[in-house]
Amino acid sequence: MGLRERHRRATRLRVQAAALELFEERDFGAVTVEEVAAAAGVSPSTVFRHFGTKEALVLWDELDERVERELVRRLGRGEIWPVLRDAFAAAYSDLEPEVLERWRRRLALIDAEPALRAAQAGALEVDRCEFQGAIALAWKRDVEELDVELLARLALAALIAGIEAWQRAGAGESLAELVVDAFDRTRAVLR
Amino acid sequence: MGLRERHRRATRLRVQAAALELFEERDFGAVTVEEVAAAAGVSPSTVFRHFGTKEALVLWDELDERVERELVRRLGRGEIWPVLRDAFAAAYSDLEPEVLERWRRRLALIDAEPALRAAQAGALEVDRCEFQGAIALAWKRDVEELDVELLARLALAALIAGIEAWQRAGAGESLAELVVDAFDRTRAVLR
DNA sequence: CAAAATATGACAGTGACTGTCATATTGATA
DNA sequence: TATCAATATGACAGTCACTGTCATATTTTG
Repeated sequence: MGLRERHRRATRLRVQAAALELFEERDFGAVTVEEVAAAAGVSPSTVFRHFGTKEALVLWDELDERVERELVRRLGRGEIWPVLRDAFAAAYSDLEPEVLERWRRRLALIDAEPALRAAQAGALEVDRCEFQGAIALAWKRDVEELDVELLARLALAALIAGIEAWQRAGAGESLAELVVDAFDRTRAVLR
Repeated sequence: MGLRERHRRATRLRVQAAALELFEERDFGAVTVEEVAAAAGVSPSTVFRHFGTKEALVLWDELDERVERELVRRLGRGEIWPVLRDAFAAAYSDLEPEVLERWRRRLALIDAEPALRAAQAGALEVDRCEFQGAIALAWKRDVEELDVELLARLALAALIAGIEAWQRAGAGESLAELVVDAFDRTRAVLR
């Protein structure tokens, strides 16, 4: 990783850290991007160049590559639902405490702010399209689009529900385990 | 229905009609709310008073009460998944051709515009909370929050997938039937 | 008919976001 | 090392979605 990319990453983390603190201090809506920029020691332009939207300051996390890596490695190997379950679980395993702590703070902010919940759902919907494409490619059987779409939506629903359960649970619980649990309960709840 | 409410409804429909035409003509992002207001013969203030956001001009439909009515009537009677399935199916049955046609136009716009997809997902996430609350109240068994959340998310996922299947299908297909189909396939796809 | 409630328009303001340009820093190449 | 291309940044102006307020007109109510 070159100096440039390292510097870029550092800036992003610094801006997000400043944003999270301000949003926790006051309300999300009561803080302007300009204030975030000032607190982080950068210009508003830079904030938008890195995050695109104000909401992304909370929603962004750098685990996306991890998830994608686990998915492409496992897709096509075995029964689809357990494969998806284990791919997500693996991606969310062995995270550094610092990362988990930031997750908790971000989730707390999202829970408290309807605008952030909506934005999160919107971002997830965008992700779903690629995800769905990946499933369609990997799933051997000749399946209809409806089935692929359902599977993608169900998996993401289980994932989010698992993450929320982890957020509700105490500090000792394992994120990966609760995600696995949510996937298993998804089957159970439909009996 | 008093004169006032009738007039209000007429205004809403007129504004939405103007908006849909403009958004189809040009791009969603290339049309300003001011233009929509002018085309509908009202002030921008009135547009926002009726729709709240620009996206709601496309997303809004007046079937919400129908869905809610069917849900409260049926919740608690019988096995939960079929009850949800049939409630949605009933709410989307026997719609006037004019309403269905507007649905198709709205769905086409939503499919074409990522911003609208995101907004739709966001609005659905807001609805999900009430929906989840209703399920929690009606579901007799002593269940964990995770199960209730999963059920709400799965049902809405099935619903949306069914609606999208209807959008993909030709003109002859029944919306209610495709929604039922999506609910049934949801069980099947998890094996 | 009087009064309370509400729908509307006009207007000013905020703030998220975009686009462009000049500048500085980094990375690759001669 | 000198140089050039790529990129990160800041400054700035501009657009537009959205909010809040106030005056006015219309509807409902008693």
